[in-house]
Amino acid sequence: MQNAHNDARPFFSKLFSFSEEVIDLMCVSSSFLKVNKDETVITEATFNPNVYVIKKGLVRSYFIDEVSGNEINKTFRSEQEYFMQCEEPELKSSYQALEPCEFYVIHLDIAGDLKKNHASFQEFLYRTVSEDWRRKELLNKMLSLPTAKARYAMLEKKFPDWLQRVPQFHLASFLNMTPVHLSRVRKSH
Amino acid sequence: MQNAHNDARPFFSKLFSFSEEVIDLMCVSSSFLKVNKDETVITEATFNPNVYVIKKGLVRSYFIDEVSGNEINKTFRSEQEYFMQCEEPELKSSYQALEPCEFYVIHLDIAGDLKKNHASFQEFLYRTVSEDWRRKELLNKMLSLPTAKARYAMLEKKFPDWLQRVPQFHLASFLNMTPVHLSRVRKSH
DNA sequence: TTGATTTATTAACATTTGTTAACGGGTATT
DNA sequence: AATACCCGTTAACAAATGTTAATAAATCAA
Repeated sequence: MQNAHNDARPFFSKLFSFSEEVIDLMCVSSSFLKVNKDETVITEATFNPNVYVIKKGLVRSYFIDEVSGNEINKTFRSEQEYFMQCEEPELKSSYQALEPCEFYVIHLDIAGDLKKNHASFQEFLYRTVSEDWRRKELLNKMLSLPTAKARYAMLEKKFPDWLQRVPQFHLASFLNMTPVHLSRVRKSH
Repeated sequence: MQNAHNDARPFFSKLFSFSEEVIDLMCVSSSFLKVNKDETVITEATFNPNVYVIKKGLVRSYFIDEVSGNEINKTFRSEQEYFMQCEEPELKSSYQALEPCEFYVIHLDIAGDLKKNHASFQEFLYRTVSEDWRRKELLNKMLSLPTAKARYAMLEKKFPDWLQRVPQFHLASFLNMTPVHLSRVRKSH
C-alpha cells in the first residue's frame, strides 16, 4: 500500500465534480492498493471506514450462508465503481479480487470532515447511495424471478459485461442456482 | 383527497427533525388520502412526483413478471414509512393497500424548492434512501438463500410483524415461492 | 346469522433444481 | 512438454418445489 497523492488527482476528477478543495483532501487522505487475483480485500470480520475506488480490475462481494456454510455472491464491481464495508454486522460483506486489482483507498477516518463539511463530497455520497439503491432494486427484481432461466435471461440483458468477465460458477451463486444448473440453462438457451 | 394543512403538522414533526419552515411547506403542499382495502394507490403505468407517507395501514409493492404475467411482491410498508414512484421504467412498482389506509401525500411538484434549498428536507431524503438501501440489502440477502425454508426462517426473524399482518399468499410471492409451498414450509417448521 | 367469496391446507403428481461423479478442456507451474 | 489443478459440461439420480384439484377454514357482505 502506497500513498496515492497527486497520482489520484485526474482519476478523482473524472469520477465526480468534486471541488478542488475536496480533491486535495481526498488525495492527501488516500492510498494506492494493488492486490493479486483471488486475494481478499475486506472480510466480513474486519471493519475499516475506507472507500475503495476501483482503478482497475474486478471484485466480487459475498457473504457466508450460516445454514450451509457456503459463500453466496451478492454483486460484482469493476472500474470506476466503489465499495466500502457496512457498519451493521448483518449487512457486512467480504470482497475478493477476481482479477488483479488496483484501488484508490480513501481513508475517511483521516479525511476528517470530508463527510460533514464538504458539499461536493456529500453530493457524491448521495449519488453513490442512490445509484446503488437503483442497482439493488434491479438485483432484487432479478432474484425475485421464479425460474433459473428467467434470472439468467435478465442477467444477460442487464449485466452483459459480467457474462464476459465473471467465472461462471460465481455467476451461478449470484443467480441463486448451482454451477451445474447454470450450465444446463445456458445449454437449453 | 383532501388538503392536509395543519392536520399533518404533528405527524411530520414526529417523522424527522424538519425545520419549521420545511414543515410549513410540507403542510401547504400536501394532501390527505384515504383508500379502501385492496385499492391500488399507484400503478406501474402512472407517474407522479409524490411522496406517500403512511399514517395508517399497510401497503404492498409489486411488479408484473413479464414472462408469466404474474404479480411479484417486492416489499411491504406500514405506519411511519413512505414510498414514491421511481422515474426509471425498469424500477417502477405498483402499490396496493392491504388494509384500509390513510396517507399524507407530499406533492413535490407543488412544494417547489423543498428538494433543492432546504437542508432538513435533503437530510430526510438522504436518510430515507440510506435506510431503504439497508433494507434492500437485507431483502437481497434473504432472496439469495437457496432454500424456501431458509428464506422463510429469515422472514420470521427479521420481519415478524409481516407474518401477523400480511396475507400468507402475498408473503409467499415475496419469498419467491408458491402459497402451497409456503404452507408446507410452515407445517414442517 | 347466513351464504358467498377468498384464503389456507392437504394430497397426488409433474417439473425444476440440487447432488454426485465422471470426463475433458483449459491454464498455470515446474 | 509433463503434471497438476481448476472449471465447465454431461449424465443419472435425489430432493425440492411447482401444479392442480379437492377440502376446510376464515373473512366478508348481506
